[in-house]
Amino acid sequence: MKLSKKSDYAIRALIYLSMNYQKGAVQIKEISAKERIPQKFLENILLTLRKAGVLNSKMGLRGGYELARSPDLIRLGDVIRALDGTIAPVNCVSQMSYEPCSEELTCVIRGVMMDIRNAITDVLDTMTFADMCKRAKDSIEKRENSSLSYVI
Amino acid sequence: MKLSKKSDYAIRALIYLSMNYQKGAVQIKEISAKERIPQKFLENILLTLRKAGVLNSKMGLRGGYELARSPDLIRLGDVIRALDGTIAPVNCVSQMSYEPCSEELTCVIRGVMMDIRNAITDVLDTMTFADMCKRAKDSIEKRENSSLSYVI
DNA sequence: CACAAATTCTACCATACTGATAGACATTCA
DNA sequence: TGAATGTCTATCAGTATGGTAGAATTTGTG
Repeated sequence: MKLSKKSDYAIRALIYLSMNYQKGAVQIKEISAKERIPQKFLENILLTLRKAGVLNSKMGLRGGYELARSPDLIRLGDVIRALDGTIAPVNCVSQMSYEPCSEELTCVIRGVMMDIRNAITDVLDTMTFADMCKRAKDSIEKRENSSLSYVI
Repeated sequence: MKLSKKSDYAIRALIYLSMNYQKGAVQIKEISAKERIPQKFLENILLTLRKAGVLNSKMGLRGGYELARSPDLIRLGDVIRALDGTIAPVNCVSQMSYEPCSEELTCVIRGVMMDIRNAITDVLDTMTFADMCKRAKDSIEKRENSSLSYVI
């Protein structure tokens, strides 16, 4: 039940890209440096997000990545599903990779896990990157005199 | 974000033991056979649960396992924590294995993950094995004429 | 055209975790 | 004493995680 590094990095990268929405393509190198994410690893992550339709990319000189749509239309759940796969704790309650359990009629565990899945997806599919950006900005404003550099 | 086989088996075993609460020690062999759980694997699981204080054991002839306390005092969360470790999606929101994240002041992800942890533990720490037993019995009563044998 | 800058793709690697098995050891009771 | 039971340690195959390397492809610009 742990958020993978992949998802963690993806979220940070997407917050960064949300902050730079509609300012043109941003290069992997820049995100990697600013967010301190291993560059080659980040490459894989952004590629996955592009294939999931969350990002658009431009190859070649002056290429880079940008959000495929406005930050308020990208849900946290979209990202975690793309990178970590299904969210549900057991497959028999998964919307993404559903498969009936062998004792479906009497599976008590199923019922509880359904509750948990709903609780998790409730949070993940309500929270957008616009929300997360706002949270980030708020938390920066709160500490005017801090010496820390800008970090998500 | 997937329930491990360990926890899955543990839950089934504990429901079985809850059904037999105060009827004396039940042997691994019996649970393993009735719930179709690999015996040697189940041994490890029950041992862990005993060390976590959920079960009592008796060695030797006529030995076995039984609940350390009444089923309504054993929460689902106790079990999953014992077997899968911490429940929180990131350590900086974990009660069990808390460690501050390097950018704590401004960590936006932290806030969201805290919401998720609370949502999960809400379900897990409310649900007891007495509840789960009741659910199981209800679901059995519903299908009077089914040919399926008793299975959790 | 040629080159540099960027993404894309394929492959690889070390480590840890998962699910499971094996066998020796300790304890209890008849 | 010996059979039945839990306890402990070790091992193992398979898979996931986190990360790296390098060649191939695309694109803008001089």
